[in-house]
Amino acid sequence: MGAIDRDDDKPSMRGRRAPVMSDVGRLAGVSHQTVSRVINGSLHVRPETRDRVLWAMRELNYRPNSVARALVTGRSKTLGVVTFDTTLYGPATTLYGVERAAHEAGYFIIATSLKAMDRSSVPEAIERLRRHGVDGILVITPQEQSAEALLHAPAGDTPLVAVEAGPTQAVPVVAIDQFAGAATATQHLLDLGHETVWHITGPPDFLESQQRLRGWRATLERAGADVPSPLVGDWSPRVGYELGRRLTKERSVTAIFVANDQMALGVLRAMHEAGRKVPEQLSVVGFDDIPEAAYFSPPLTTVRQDFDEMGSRSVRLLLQMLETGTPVPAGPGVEPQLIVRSSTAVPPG
Amino acid sequence: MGAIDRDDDKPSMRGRRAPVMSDVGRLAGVSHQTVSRVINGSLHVRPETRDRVLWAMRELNYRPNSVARALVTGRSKTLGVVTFDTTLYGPATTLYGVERAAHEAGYFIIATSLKAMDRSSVPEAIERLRRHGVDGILVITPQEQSAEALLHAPAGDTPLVAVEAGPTQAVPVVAIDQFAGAATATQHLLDLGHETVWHITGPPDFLESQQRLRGWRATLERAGADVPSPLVGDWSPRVGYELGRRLTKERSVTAIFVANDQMALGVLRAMHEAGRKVPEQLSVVGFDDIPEAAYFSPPLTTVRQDFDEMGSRSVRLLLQMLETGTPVPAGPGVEPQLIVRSSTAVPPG
DNA sequence: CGGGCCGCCGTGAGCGTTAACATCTGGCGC
DNA sequence: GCGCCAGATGTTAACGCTCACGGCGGCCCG
Repeated sequence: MGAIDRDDDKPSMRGRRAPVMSDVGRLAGVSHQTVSRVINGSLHVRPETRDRVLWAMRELNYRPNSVARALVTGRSKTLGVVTFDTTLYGPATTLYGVERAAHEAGYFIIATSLKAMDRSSVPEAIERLRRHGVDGILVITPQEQSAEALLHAPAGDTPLVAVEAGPTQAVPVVAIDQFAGAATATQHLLDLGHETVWHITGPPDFLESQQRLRGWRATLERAGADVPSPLVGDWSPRVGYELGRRLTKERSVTAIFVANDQMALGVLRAMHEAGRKVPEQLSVVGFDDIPEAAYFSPPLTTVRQDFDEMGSRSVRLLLQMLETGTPVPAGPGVEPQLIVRSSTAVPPG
Repeated sequence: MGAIDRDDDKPSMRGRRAPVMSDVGRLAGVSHQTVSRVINGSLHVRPETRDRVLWAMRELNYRPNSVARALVTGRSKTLGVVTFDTTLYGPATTLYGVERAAHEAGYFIIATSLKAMDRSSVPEAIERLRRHGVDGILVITPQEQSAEALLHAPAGDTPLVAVEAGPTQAVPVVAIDQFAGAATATQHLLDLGHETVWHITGPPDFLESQQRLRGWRATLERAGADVPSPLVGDWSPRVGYELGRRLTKERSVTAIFVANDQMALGVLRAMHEAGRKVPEQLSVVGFDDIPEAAYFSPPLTTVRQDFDEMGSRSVRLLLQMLETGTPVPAGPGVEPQLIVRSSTAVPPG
């Protein structure tokens, strides 16, 4: 205890080298194999032997070496995740959900984020992960080109599932039904009595942007409403603000469906500055339901995505593929949910 | 090529089993050790031999097994990170910075997030990580008890650095100077002419909360200003809103320093509802500078934290400890920066 | 009372790599 | 022309674990 060196309260571990199974076995008076058995919970070991082994493990402060185990079993109990920018709300929350689900199942998560979103970086990341010995790979690929890149990825024998989007026919994909979300949002505005709904999109190369755009357009067309030309954004509040200012000049716009909450915030700001009252003169609905959305001025009507559910679903799917050894068909998309707050109302006049 | 089985365009790899070093060696007409040498860039191998080996590797689609390598070398090129909620802006951004820095240095990141913040979960996570064979551990511990838990953690021989806060004397800590940030924010308000400034804190058990509180209080005292009793929050916009409503009734308050931007958003909302104009009647400053802050109504004056810098600094420190094998003293804290926008102004009257 | 089975445990091999050493060339100096 | 050094390669032994055995008791059953 009162020694200078910090860790070793057990005098028995002065000999620097970390104890291994045979050390434990020797102390317990059994073979290394029996130690392995108690660690892996084999039933064929006498309780009193087990106790002696357990005692020896504590005594020596033994830690199983999972690298050695991984070498012989061929599985590392590690899942690789490749993501884009984990600073964004969506990816961050998804990653969190993935981590929790994996942890639940006794797996670790190796996260790699891509700096560039070019064609080669996704296969590159996958390759790196495979080399490192992960048991399966999750790819969170909102972008079109990176989703396509999955097709040219070194598939090999490592199971892989795409998380937010991807080429459905080639790899299993679990995703949120963006089309439905956009349709719901648009329909909500239409139901309130708006003649039509304008749209600010996300970056064109994001699959989510494309699907939300389609959902919006389809809903308008079905209702026989005009389809104004969409303004293309980039997820950032800055551009939302700029595009919002642009729309400020169009006196005819009474409703805007914005592809995410952050841009919606920018729009709100622009309207506020221009003296256009939301929702009295103009309705706005966002997408994502970030935690801040309820406290915008006014509180934002938006479409909530259950990233958590998506994360855990994709882990479950991957684990299933791991166990069965075969590609498993992905289930249906996760349904988004419209959250009505105070940024939408009946049109003026 | 036109075969049914998906991956093997090379006929030479029909025999299912993944190729190993000796397979490559055999094909190249050398020993497995020579293959190892070209992989590890040894200089003592003839260029033409190297080329033959490289060719054989490509031919067989050979992938080095880093698990086996880790077993023999004792290093896995993997760093463990334990974090709290990676959904929050700060931790998420820090994690991102850590990941980038690690990647840069050729390391992988295993992320584990804690569900509960009790005393045992941090040591538990550290233990899990060690067992898994990580080379070093980064602990992002904003909470007091988890920072304390570091002291009782199974230190062992795995290098460890605490990231946002922690017991400085026991483990190296790299952190942002919260005290200075709070002081700057408070002083800014004082300089504008406010008699005093109120404070909404973060959760009391967060070290950041405590340090920001101290920075605020010290600045007020140095200036000889009254020190109103602080309102305790929890980082969420919801509680910021509630606390903001409370302050609405105190007609004397002209300036509030809020411990983070999300709560500041809630405060802004409360003020807006109560008809109190920001910044004309009341100034607000936040902390963090989240991307949305510039688009609040009004755009928020806040204190920017360079999470990225902190992340990469801590990785550098950890790597240094790894190489030298000794604890390295941490450098000075990262300086936060005041970003003045439109939520602060001279007091009314 | 003997044979077989089962519960408990030990032995040996092998996972794919690197490290340490042994071996074999060829070129150079005397 | 011999020996020697150094550069290029091969051989062997770990690393710490699990897997597939095989052995050895004791119990039950015929």
